[in-house]
Amino acid sequence: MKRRPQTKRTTIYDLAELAGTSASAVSAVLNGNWKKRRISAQLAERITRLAEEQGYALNMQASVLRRDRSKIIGMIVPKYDNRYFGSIVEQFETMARERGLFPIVTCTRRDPALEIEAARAMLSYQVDCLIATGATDPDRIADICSAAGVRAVNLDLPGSRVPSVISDNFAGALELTRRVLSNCEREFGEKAPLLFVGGRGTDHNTSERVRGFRAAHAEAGVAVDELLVLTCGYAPEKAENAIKSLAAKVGTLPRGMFVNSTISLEGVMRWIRRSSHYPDRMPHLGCFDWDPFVAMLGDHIEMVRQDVPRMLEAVFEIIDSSATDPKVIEIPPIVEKIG
Amino acid sequence: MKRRPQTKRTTIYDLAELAGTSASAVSAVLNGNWKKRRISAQLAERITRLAEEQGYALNMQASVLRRDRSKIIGMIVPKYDNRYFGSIVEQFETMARERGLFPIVTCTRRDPALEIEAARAMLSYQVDCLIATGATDPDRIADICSAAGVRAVNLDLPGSRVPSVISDNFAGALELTRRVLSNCEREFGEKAPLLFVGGRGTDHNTSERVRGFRAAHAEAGVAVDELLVLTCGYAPEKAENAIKSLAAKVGTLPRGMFVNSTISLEGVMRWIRRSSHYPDRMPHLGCFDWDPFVAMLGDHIEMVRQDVPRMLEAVFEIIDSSATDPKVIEIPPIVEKIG
DNA sequence: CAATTCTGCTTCATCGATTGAGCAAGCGAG
DNA sequence: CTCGCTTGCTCAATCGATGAAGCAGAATTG
Repeated sequence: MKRRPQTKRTTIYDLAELAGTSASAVSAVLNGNWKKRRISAQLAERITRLAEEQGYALNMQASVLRRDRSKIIGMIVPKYDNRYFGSIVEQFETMARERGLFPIVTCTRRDPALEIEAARAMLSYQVDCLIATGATDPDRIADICSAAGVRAVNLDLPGSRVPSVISDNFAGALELTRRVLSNCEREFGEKAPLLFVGGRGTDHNTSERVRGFRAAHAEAGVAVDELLVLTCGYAPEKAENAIKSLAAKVGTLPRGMFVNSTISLEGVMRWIRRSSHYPDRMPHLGCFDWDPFVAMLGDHIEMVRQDVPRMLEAVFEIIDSSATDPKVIEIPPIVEKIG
Repeated sequence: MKRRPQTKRTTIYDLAELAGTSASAVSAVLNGNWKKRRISAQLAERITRLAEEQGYALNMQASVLRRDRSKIIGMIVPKYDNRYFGSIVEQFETMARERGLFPIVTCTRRDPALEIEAARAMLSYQVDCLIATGATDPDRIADICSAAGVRAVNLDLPGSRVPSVISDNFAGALELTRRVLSNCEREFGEKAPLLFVGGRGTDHNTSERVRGFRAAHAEAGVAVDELLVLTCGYAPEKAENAIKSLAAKVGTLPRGMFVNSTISLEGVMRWIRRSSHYPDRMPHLGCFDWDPFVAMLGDHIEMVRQDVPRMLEAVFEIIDSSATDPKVIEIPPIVEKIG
């Protein structure tokens, strides 16, 4: 096993030799505590200049191995195919860097096995803290982290072992459903139950949104038709198939829908355009998620936008304060359009 | 500075003590080359079982420090706010994992300084290879990598120092422009020059797309109006402002546009809907990029979808074959709708 | 039966950075 | 001139994993 032949990397020992000093002086200078270590400003400057000239780059592996904290912060995220998770990741990286942490993010494609594997990999890389975003089994991840003495936080979907930051799904869904119900009533002159499409029936967010959906119906004095709650998964094909087979079964679909994510909306829209179920007028839609192009699709769509900046502020507040109690923080989402 | 108090992590030394053997035996067993190191199957099994029971996790920092290859592969990416980069990252992670590599991805928000900082950070983490996606200065990154003896590959935007994989922007733009020109001619009965909006005039992709745009005009015998080539940057606001001030200047805008990315399209669409420039009929649009909801916006939009799977196959082919010559591989994009 | 080979381990140096402990020179006080 | 303090460094152990080299004891060979 040979070293990379091309260019052996410059180490603090090389710099020490060049500067005619010791490696420990170099180390002290390069990580800024040379005052504490009583290195003269002269030597400090010489070493700094040399490091610059030689293009020295710290070997994090060696540094992390020696220190107690790695300053690496991990995040796992289900998908990169929508604005919500995309902005979570961007915001996360920005805020991590502001705190002098190195963010590493990985996408698990909603695959439970990959989620666990990814969490283990992050622990191997000695992350100080792991954020599980939209995880299918947050508690499993929390357990793995806790066994390694690593802090964990849940985002988007809550768990019961560590703190969680999620949207106020009930309130968001309540308001969204209200608007779609009233849009339908305004246009079609009658109160009628809506269709709910998308999401996993077992996940907390979906069940809270269904609860909001029901509450808005109750408020309006409209009975929810249980056949019309399709928690079929998030994927576009699943939403499309669910709605297709429902249409085959019941004949006529409602003039209003609650769609649980832009991803599911993709399938719903596809079906609406392919089938000739709504030849005259588009149904009124409410989408629990936000996308700029969906907003342009027409006036018949209302959206709820999750407040990503506030959610991540809450996440970092937990991290900064070292809170570990498994409380759930709910951030109100933003209802985009004015009905 | 104290160690994490809670749970000190299990190391190979702990396992060695528990198994009554040496750390090197444990190491040999756990990384699978115990046959080569002549460890008995019996001991191997005992160690494996113990590791399982104790929830042992390899310390990658220590392991990487000792080995010559880190098996970490880095990628920098400009943004997570569109399907193109999102699918690049997902595909990259999947393919990296298939090869037993650990992917680390970071987003630089089109900030040149952050790009360099991110590249340096990745080198500190001893990546074996760095993929610079849509970098503003790929050659700078390649130089930094080369100084550290690390391989680099450019994706989406080409450089001159290391291999690059990009879309065939000229061909894609040519075909897209042809379609929009012919859509306009069909509807409005006259050949007229289109508007080009979005992208940086200095980047290779944009200039190739402008070249394709011009070639299609030439082919159709239509003169390109130089005032109508707005390479104003990618951001929605920039596209919106550019088009707004152009409208103020020239009065009437063309009935067809070539929009250079979905991100710029966001601004263009916003302007179209806010201004009353096209009260009767929407202009025909061609977008060099793909998004499912844009596709639903109407028949007046044509899209070119970059072939992400083939692009990443090409990237990994370069990596697997250790090619280093700075050739540019152009992957034909897919023209989505049939005009 | 001695010489050699094979088996199944252990020992120890090493990767690069960090940090507590320690050492020598200089300087001021007594 | 000596004692003690400060200044400005160096030394060496350490983090955890890896693998070349080496070393007993058993098995095989001539």
